[in-house]
Amino acid sequence: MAFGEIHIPYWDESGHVCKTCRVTGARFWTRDSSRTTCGDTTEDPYTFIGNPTIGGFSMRGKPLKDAMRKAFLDFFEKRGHTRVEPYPIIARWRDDIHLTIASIADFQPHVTSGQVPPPANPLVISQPCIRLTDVAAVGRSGRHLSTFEMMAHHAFNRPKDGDVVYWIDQCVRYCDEMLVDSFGISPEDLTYVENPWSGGGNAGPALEVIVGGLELATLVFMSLEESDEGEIEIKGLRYKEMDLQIIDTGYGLERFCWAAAGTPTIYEAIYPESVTWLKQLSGFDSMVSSLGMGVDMDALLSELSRLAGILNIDVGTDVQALYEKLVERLSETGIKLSVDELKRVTEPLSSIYAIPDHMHALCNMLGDGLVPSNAKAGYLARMLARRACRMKDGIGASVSLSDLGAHHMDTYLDMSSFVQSREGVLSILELEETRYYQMLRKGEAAVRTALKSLPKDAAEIPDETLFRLAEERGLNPEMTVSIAHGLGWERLTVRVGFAADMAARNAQMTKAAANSREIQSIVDVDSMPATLQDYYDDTRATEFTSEVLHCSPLPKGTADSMNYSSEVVGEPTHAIILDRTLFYPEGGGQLGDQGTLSQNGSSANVFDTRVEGEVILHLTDAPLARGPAKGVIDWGRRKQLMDHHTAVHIVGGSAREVLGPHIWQAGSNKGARYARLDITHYSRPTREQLDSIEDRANEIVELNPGIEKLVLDRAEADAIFGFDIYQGGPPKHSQIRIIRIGDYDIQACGGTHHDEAGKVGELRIIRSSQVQDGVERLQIVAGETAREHARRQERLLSESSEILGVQPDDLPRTVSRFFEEWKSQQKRIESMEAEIVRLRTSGGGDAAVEKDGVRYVVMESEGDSKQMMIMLGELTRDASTPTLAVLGSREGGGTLIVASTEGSIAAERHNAVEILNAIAGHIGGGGGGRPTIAQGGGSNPEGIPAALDEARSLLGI
RNA sequence: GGGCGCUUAGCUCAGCUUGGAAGAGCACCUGGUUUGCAACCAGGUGGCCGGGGGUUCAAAUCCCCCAGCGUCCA
Repeated sequence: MAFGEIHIPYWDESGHVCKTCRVTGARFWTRDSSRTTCGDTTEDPYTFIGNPTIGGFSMRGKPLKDAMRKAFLDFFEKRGHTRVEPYPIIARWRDDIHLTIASIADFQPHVTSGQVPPPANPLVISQPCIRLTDVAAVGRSGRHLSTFEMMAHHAFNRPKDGDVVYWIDQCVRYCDEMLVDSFGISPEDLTYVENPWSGGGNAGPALEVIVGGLELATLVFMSLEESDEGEIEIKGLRYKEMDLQIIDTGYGLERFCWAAAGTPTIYEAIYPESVTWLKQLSGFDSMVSSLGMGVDMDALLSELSRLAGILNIDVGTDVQALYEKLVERLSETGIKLSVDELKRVTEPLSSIYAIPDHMHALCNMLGDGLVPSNAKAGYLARMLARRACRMKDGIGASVSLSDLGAHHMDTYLDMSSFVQSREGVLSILELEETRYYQMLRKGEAAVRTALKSLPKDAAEIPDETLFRLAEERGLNPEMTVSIAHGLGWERLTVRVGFAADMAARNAQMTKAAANSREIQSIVDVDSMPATLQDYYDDTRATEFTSEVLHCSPLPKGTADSMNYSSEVVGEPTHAIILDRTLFYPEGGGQLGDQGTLSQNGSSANVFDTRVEGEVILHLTDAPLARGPAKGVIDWGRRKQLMDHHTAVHIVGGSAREVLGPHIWQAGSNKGARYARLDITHYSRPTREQLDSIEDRANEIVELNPGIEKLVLDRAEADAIFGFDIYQGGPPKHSQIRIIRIGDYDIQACGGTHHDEAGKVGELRIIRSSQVQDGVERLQIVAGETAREHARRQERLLSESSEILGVQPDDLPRTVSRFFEEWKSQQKRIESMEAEIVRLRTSGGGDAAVEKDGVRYVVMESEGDSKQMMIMLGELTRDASTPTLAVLGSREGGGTLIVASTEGSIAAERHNAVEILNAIAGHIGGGGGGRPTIAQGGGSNPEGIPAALDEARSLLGI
């Protein structure tokens, strides 16, 4: 049997026959012996539109989704599956994806790798997902969504351990039973299409479940994993059997709803209120009736949806081609209209459909505490917000983005699962809309500049210009053209096929940029045992004895790749591995410990401590032999690191209290001198807010709550504390260490912490800066460094005020007065210099010589080239006295300037560059310029007189 | 994570290709003209041309590094 081919007893029992699709060639199973296509081909139109295949659901929108979800979950719960609450839509437990894209994503990679047991087995879940890969097709295809709920039943089997819940046959039985008995789908309408699946390092056979031309579900039987020694080859990669065999199913909740509603598009089934509302706001119906097309709207939409579903055209990239094809196919079914007419109906409609979809995704993301940004996950939110803004403006709906958000949350969302408040979401939406209009305004200037050289009656914009505006300014071709229209280039259009070219170009660039980075290890640690981490047992211990297991010199030149922090004082030469240690290795933003290791009278300084895998490397300035060794950590430094680390947790907790639940740690760094905490926030915090955070943090320190350190299994930690504990990033181990500071802050953390918050002492936020849009960096000092910081500030103040001879309180006023005076005096000096120049050059001074109608001025002057240029201006700007001037100054190694009055006989007779080049040798330099003005300099100021003499003889004066 | 672009007067932006006295509009100040909803005329104030290095006689302009902002793609 080839990979992906499945034999299932149930097929025979239930009267299914195996067939081969005459269109796609795929194997499929059906109860309808007369069937010749698999159901998912260009010859299988939707049959459920206007004629629901799922009965008994008369409601629409949120009630429909709720009822459908309940029916699904109940079915599987009754059959031994444990109901699991959905995971957040922001996949913070993973570092390879930003958003939860499937129900199985909840369990990757820790559960699917076998490292951590699943929260229940088998389980059923309805997981909200966001996928932005086909975002351009949303609203156009009738079925694409950027956000949807994936209903799923999962089972995790370990056949080698005799632990099997259920596998392929039972999975199909459940699916078939549910669809036929529970949802009343007529058995003959169902097809199961074989479509083996591979991706993300795993593979397995799979079945697509098709009803009425629509894929309702996919059943994946994940059983293989990528391995070089694997015996099975798929698409050039080798796979082997996994220890874990996973039932990974996905049932599209919204598609079930669509099949139950039988509406022309999926959007009318799940967002009916929004579609109606937006049609009203945009005056859609009156626009359509004014077209007088005499076409039944519902029939047209149903037909469009059906066609878009089966036409094999990528709606995201080539809309024009899709339109042409649609018009052609519509005319075959008796609906006659032009491409233009079709566009005028479907363009606004696609926005009306896409807006609620985008708002759904956006509100869910913001609700989960995401802050929009110009990078990473935050950018995805921004992109959706901008698409929504563009579309609502496009259809002329006079509502704000936050109005849309409010309507959406009130109509479709259950706010109880939100981390962010309703008000929080709305104010972020307001901010994003403001930013969008700002981008548009800046875009206008960009378009004007980019098109400057283009004649106003041009019909096309060069491709390169359009590409650049799209990539650099975020202006898609349509926006560019519409801005250009407003600026006077009225005949411009986007060339047909441009969108496809741009997509191709993007694809190529992505491909070209696909280069992975390599992580090189310092020491081969595979053969080494895990180092015992004694620093967790007693956070106050400073001395220990241990065995040196390994010592190797660091190759020269590793310093660059090691990225030592500025607190590493020397360059380590050796890496030493012990059996146990008190040295904390750099991790979780806390820098590595320093100290000494000693052995039989010889000792080595530990400059830095790192961890690779489970082996801790002590980076030292001297080698040690194998055998017993004694270690002492630098306690002053370690205490400071602990002060800072605990302080960072406390500040994080207090920031969340003061600023809101969207505060998330975007990164942190704890050194001995200060600590940094990067937090996500949608606007710059004010000094008052920072003060409140600081005050609250100090309050917590004073309350002196105990600091609990728990070690839990991953699944247990998730269940008890949720995902907010992963502030420091996705967990890497099956065991989670939890640091709990009262109820003020709870998070997973591998760092060393005090046992009581009060040990931190004083805590201060000394600076805040924006490191990225939506990310604010707080600089924190605590304990001894807080006191040092205060002392240093006082010293600066007293030293500065002593210099000025004023009291520290008067410093700002005095400094600003001095600065103002300095500036105005600077100005006066400049204008006085200019005045001197004017006086010296009036009439050309003594150096002026008249010859053949040209005034020649050759003279030495003072000042730098700027002053000499002013002088020249005085001499040569007056067109009524044609002048050739040669000026030389001894400043700055010697400066020479030659200039003539532009457009005069002086300029015709002489070339300033030639004269300059002829005389510049005297000062040992060169220069250049234009025929009417040239300047040069050199390194021999004493040559100025000679240079000027040479100029005189050259000019014959 | 990768690509590209931007950073110049209080604000919005030119200038950079091809190095040679830092510009425009708005705002502001002074005077005039008018006193009327974005008024007009004349004059003026206001710039470490993001930061740091380099090339050059000379850098807003060319090269390298850093930072921030923006945008596109994952």
